[in-house]
Amino acid sequence: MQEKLRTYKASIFQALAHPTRIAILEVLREGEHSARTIQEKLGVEQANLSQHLAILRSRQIVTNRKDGNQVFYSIRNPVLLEVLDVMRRYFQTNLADAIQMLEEVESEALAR
Amino acid sequence: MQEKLRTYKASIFQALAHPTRIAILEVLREGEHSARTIQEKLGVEQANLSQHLAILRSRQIVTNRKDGNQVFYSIRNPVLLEVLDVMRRYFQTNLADAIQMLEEVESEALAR
DNA sequence: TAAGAATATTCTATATTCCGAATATACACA
DNA sequence: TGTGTATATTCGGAATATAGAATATTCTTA
Repeated sequence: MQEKLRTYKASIFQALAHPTRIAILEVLREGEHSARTIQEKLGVEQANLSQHLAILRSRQIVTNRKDGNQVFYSIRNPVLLEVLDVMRRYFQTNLADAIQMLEEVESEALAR
Repeated sequence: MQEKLRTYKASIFQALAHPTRIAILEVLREGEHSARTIQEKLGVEQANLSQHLAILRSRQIVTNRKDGNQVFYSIRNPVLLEVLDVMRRYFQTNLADAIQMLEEVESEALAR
């Protein structure tokens, strides 16, 4: 039972574990947006965005509402915003480490 | 730049996106533990635990301290505990959805 | 120094994630 | 009904993650 709960938690973290999906949530943090406007703000492929939205939907992180032609997305549970806020605080207090990690990520990328 | 920051954030979430690593952090939440005691508490393979610890280390989520034969791990930044706390609140307020998702995870697992 | 304990690393097979291309679906409106 | 727009799904291949087995490293102590 405990293990199932951890699997569930992990699946939520997994859903957050992609830069594009983080960007989506940052957009939705300002309120409901259509898929189209999200796409324009992020400058990402339509199909790709749709796939990422599908992941967020499947984890119940966002809800969608159809209005005619368009589909509007919003964050389902406001507590998730707090998660992002605390994470922001984590990143700030961790800034020195973060910078170092960014550099490593960078140099690893160059090494490829 | 914004994109790099999101990649960094995603990498932190990624590090949390595994049931075993969540379990590790739940153990470390109670304080410093040796790899051995973590392993005993979790009942997981030694090599496997070591790999998961390596991931948490590489993301600077935990620190380790060598003492003789053993290596003691602890959570590096207490703000991370708050992240876990808020997440816990998220899971609680989301419980209905969570139960539904658990069932889906379950049935998907069975389907395989 | 040899043996044993604790931990890390490497290797290999498998599973999962990700992207773009192509295609499908749903709606709007002429 | 036909055409265009918005969104979702499917497919294939590349990249990444995961587990366990085998091996390496480091330390302790006889």
